[in-house]
Amino acid sequence: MGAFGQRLAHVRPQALGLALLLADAEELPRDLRRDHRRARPAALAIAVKGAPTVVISGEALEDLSPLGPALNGEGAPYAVIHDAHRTLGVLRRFGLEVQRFGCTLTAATLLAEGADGQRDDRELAPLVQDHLGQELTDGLRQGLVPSALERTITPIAAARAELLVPLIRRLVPLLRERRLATIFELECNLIPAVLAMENAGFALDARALQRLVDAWRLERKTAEEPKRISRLDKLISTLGYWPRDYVELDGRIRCRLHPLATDSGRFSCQSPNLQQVPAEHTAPGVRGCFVAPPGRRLVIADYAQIELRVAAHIARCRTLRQVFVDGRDVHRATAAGLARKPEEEVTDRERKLAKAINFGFLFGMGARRFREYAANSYGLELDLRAAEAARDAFFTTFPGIAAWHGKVGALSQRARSEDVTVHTILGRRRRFPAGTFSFNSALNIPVQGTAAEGFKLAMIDLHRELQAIDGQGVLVIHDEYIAEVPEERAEEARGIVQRTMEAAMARVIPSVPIVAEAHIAGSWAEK
DNA sequence: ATGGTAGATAGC
DNA sequence: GAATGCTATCTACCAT
Repeated sequence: MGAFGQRLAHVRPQALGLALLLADAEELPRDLRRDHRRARPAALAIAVKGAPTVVISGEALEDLSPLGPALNGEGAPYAVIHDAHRTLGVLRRFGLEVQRFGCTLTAATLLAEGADGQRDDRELAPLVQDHLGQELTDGLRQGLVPSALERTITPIAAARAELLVPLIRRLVPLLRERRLATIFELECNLIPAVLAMENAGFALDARALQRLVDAWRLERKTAEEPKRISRLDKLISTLGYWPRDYVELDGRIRCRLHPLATDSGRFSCQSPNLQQVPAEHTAPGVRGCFVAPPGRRLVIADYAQIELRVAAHIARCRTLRQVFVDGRDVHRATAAGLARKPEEEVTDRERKLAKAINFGFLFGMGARRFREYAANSYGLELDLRAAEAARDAFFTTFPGIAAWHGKVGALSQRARSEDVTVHTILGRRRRFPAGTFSFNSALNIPVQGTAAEGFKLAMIDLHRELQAIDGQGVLVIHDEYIAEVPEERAEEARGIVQRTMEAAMARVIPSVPIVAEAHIAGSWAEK
């Protein structure tokens, strides 16, 4: 309990709420989750089966007494809501009774987001001054951009978070009972690392990005090839306004990271979505605009074939596991199985095909779909027979994977008439209500989710380890971690990042060796 | 004018 | 028996 209290001292209330929300995400309507994400800092939700649904917000931190009855299980589900109109609408749609709402943080949110002209509830502004004080209104007058404003709000509200400790105390036994305590604790521990990452932002050479955008606009005028035109349009429309709208006065770009918004446990990212910045092969130069400032370096790290390794563990596939235990090349191993020859004799083309096979068939892709996939992603033309042969070879090479597919496939019978739930290693759940089962999701979510959990454990450790050497994570992209570190300690940091990532994931995936690769760079584009 | 969705395309 | 999955954001389109 004391541990929770300490953590909460660092916690932005909306983030805490999301953690609570996640504790049983499967029980909460997806729309509501999305609404929280968009509206933050707005309402928070706690949903635990068998307990009342509680939605609270910053204001509730000042006055917890109304929560008593709800937490005691007396009375109706209780809600205190700030993002008045939209959140109320969502809650009512789901039949949640709303007994009270306030507007302190809503006002802050509205003003923060109003900077881009999206909001019109300006009459709430005076309340901000009453409740959040001079610091915030000064920030507004100085024309702070929205994300900076939000960071101004955060410490003020977080200072009151300790009041939530009694609430947590009641929640924990319920979480234990549902075997959600582990994942809950993980998400709570993660929050400071995520907040620090959001606050740090990524240094961006905005002028260089602007030059790229200008070049695309110029090319667009004379481009003829439809494919090229649509790509240019996409790039211009998504990246064109980043330099103006997202780069802050300190020359850094900041996104919102959401550890709790997805079914799988991966992060989502928005405003802007830095998790889909075009790679070099799509739009050369873009990642090169994401840089380390003078005196600093980037450490860029990612896990090697993490999904295959996690799948080997979950499926208990001995042959796939053995590939990694031996330190062999997994794509080469598949190619050898397909071509019926030793791994040393595999050609480049065979290995490329094997790579497509490994990623495609692992999560239940069919031969027909695989043809498209191989053609689009790898430039490999196959007829249906070849695709089927590839599929057979994959399952013959890794019989444990075939058995795992069989086991999951067997669930689909039962799933027609009853709920089916799949789990990650640490206990995150995805429930499929009767009739909604998806074979592919049931394969994918435990693997993707378990990988995400190992990565989140790593992020917690990385946050601490990097702090000690004046380093700071700046972005995560599913299996990739980017940190900014002092130039003179870059090599040391590289080792720390690599070892920390490997060790944390290994705690979740004990039966398969984990490999992370890390390098030092001046920009995101450097290999 | 605003709101919701489909499809395409970007990431992993 | 067959079945990749998880996202965000843009444009186009249709409905209110």
